[in-house]
Amino acid sequence: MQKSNRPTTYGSLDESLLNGIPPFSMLDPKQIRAILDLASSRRYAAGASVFEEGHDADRFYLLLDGYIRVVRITADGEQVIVLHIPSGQLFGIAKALGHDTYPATAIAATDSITLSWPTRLWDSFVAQYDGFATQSYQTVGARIGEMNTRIVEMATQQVEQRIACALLRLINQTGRKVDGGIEIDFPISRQDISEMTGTTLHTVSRMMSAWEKQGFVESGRKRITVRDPHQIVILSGAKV
Amino acid sequence: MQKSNRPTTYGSLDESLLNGIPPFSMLDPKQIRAILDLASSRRYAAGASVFEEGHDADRFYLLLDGYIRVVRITADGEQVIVLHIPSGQLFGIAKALGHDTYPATAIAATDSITLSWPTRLWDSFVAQYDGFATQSYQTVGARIGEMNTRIVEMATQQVEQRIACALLRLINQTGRKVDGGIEIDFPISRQDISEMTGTTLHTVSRMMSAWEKQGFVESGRKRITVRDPHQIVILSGAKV
DNA sequence: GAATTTTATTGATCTGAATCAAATTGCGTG
DNA sequence: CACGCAATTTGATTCAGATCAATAAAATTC
Repeated sequence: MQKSNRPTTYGSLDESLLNGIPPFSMLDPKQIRAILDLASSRRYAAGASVFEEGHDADRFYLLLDGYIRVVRITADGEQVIVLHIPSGQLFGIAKALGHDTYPATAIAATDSITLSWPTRLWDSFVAQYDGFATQSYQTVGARIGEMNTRIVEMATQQVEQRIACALLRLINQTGRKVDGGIEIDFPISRQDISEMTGTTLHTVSRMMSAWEKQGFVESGRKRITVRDPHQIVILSGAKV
Repeated sequence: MQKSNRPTTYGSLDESLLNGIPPFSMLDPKQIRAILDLASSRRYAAGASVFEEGHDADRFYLLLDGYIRVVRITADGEQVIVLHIPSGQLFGIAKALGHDTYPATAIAATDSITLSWPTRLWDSFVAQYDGFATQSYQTVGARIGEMNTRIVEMATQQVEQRIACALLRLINQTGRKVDGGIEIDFPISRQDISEMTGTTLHTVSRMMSAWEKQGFVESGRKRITVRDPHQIVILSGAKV
């Protein structure tokens, strides 16, 4: 979870890297070794893009450390943040879902480290390694659920509730306990929140200021700490 | 595509039913026979629900004829239409995505006919039948793409554009050529459109009236014909 | 440490679409 | 075929949140 400054690893990768990571959790050390020997490791600085929407989906990725933001850009240049991916998850698995190109752009939200494999290995992983497919598609299922929830929120909720929901999702997925609250574990601006909720940075700023006055959150430049998660749950309009 | 009044089929199902339907298109007649012998067929009247959100995902379905509306209902009773499923597609494949319960409700938009199988057969279909998994996940991929687009639209577009986009999606997926236009092939109300676009039936009605005045669409009770698709594309804000 | 850039705050104004409120039209049914 | 219900239309009013407009504060660069 914490930021790492491990340099790019060349040659042999340590087997413990994949310990307990879902798609690989049921494999024995020899299988893990074989998989690692086929992987490339790479480090991305915050803000760098791992792959871009529309490009050939030639590799699939596992995020070892850091956070990835999945974004789409509209014809008139507006950005929408579709998902945040925490470490330990696969991403860029377009080919597994019948796409030839990546359907969105992946950007490192913090300095991040990935493993990646050529797409053509996907089928052989699925065939050779028990549980790999099941566990991968489980991740896909969870993301579908999340997207679904986003759609429902955007269709039915007010901006205030949507921002509260986005905060809750962030602290659930990427939150880090600090004294007196839960902090979002990567730099996130008002602009980012607005791109997650389909609103403007101005509105997000006003909202956050109001919440800060009431002591629900505390925030600074690209940093947000939720002091009173329960209040945010209430604001999010959770069913009574 | 057209409405059928075939009665519920008991006993042996005709093998031609699965002809050319993607997840089964690569199978030989003997395999099709085996699959059909495990299937149950059932007819649903328009408005009937095939399965409900939250219920045990004990079966998965293939829509043989008709249209299915996939909806989610919020805590305060508001409905959101997530997808429309045309005939020939699998749905309710929650288990394949790691869910134990259906994440949404499926309602027959017209009188519809389904085949279904117990969920436990999913894995054996995947294992036994070549191409079944690939083609099924391709459908999943297409739906993810669609949901993604919905999110981007809701986040960035005005109501007018969203309604135009929804119309275009409907006529692409479920449109039927009639003289002087393309008609949406199942009964769809202003309310339905509003539930697809996150707006109100009033706003949809005003929009449709305006478009009708300009000759872009023609509509009646639960029926919409697009007379000038190109104009709707322009209204949808498609990139220049 | 001065200059520049990026991010955040906050006020004023405007407007798209929701809400409120009827009236109207079409359909199924007893 | 008249009744009642469901779907639609249309007008008037309201308001949440976008847009416009500055300023302020923190980070980065030179």
